[in-house]
Amino acid sequence: MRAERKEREFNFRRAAILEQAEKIFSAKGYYNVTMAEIAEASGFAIGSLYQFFESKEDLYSSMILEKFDLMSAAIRQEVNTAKDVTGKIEALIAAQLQFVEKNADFCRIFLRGQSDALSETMTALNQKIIDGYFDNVIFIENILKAGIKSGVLRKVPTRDAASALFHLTRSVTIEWLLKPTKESIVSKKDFILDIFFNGVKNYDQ
Amino acid sequence: MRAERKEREFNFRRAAILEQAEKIFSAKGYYNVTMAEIAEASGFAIGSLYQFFESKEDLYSSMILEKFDLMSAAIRQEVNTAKDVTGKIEALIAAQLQFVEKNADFCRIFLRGQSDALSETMTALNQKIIDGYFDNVIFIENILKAGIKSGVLRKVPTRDAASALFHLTRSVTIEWLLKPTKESIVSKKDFILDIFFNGVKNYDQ
DNA sequence: TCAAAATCTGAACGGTGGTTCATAAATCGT
DNA sequence: ACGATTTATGAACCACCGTTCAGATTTTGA
Repeated sequence: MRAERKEREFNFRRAAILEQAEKIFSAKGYYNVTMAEIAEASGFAIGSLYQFFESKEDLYSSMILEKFDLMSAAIRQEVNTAKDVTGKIEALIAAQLQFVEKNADFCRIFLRGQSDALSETMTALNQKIIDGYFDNVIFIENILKAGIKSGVLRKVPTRDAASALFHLTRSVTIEWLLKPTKESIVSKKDFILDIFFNGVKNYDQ
Repeated sequence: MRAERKEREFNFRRAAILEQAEKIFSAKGYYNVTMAEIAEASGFAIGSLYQFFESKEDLYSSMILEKFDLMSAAIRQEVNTAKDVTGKIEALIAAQLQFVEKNADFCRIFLRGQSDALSETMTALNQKIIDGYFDNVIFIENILKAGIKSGVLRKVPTRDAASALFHLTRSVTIEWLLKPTKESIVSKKDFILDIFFNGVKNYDQ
């Protein structure tokens, strides 16, 4: 067997483990999941998991970081294809919501991970999650800066506003994850845009 | 010794334990804290903790739920003293930010708890946290409904907008907890109000 | 086809930490 | 002041789980 095929096989099995692990971690949280569970769900013996991952923590970290990279890449690509600022913001929100819809389990884990990073000891994973969070906020901030420069947006504090937009989308996500409805979360895009651009005050009186 | 004084003493010690526990849970997260640590920090022996709480989980739940009630009460009282809708919203945000400033440790724990409730098995605590979350959003929603009725606010979906306002404040809180600055978080009130009422679009062009 | 190499297996190990309980100290009523 | 009752103590218990590793199984290359 050629080394190449062997590696493909290895990655295939590794991915299968991560896929099952994602479901289980999503449902029960890191500390309530045992290696035995992951092993059973993915059809391996406990010992075999250690062929693919150094430890439980490594398995968990790998799962999060690899998918986080996919998420970031997917979102940034969508944003970069849009031309103007408004289009970029629309693309950003749409891409985020689409990712949530397709990766609800991961998003549950990831939202938890971000909160964990607030209080837990700074592990390498927590540090990366925090870094990723700041990266995303800065990415949004740069879009807003361009919008202010071009006059589409008024002069608001960009850092705070970027964080606000980030969490506005997050609020819709959390509501949806708490009670998943049949209707697509993507349909909330217009609401987010409306609130973010226009606010709630009535100027028509 | 009269039973009354005995009870006062009991509650005093119990509160001292909770106070220490809050600090420790805030810094390390539920699963990384041992009963031995809490015992040492609060000056009791391990066994004594079980005089006051049935279990580690009970200690943790009590700490969260009791302070959550304090928080809700403090905020609602502030809001209720305000007269008009704008005043109520201002009071709401101000009260929330003030509470965060004075209870940073608790807020770290509580934010985590909300995220935990997203994925972890539905314990009684998680259920109450979710219920509390919905209560708060509905409380805000009712303010917004009154605002729309009176014409101060335009017709936006109240449930979504309430959630948005809730998370907007939350976003400021998270940013502040991640890198606590010397300046008071309360100073962010105006930013929140500005974004929520007016949005970011530039109409002056 | 066969032996060497790679991979898989799961019982056993060891550390951890929540909880218990026999004993000690403190407090109480008289 | 003193026995009774309540409260505090922390070593020991025990269940749990991440990890290991010696042996079984499968795969590999010839």
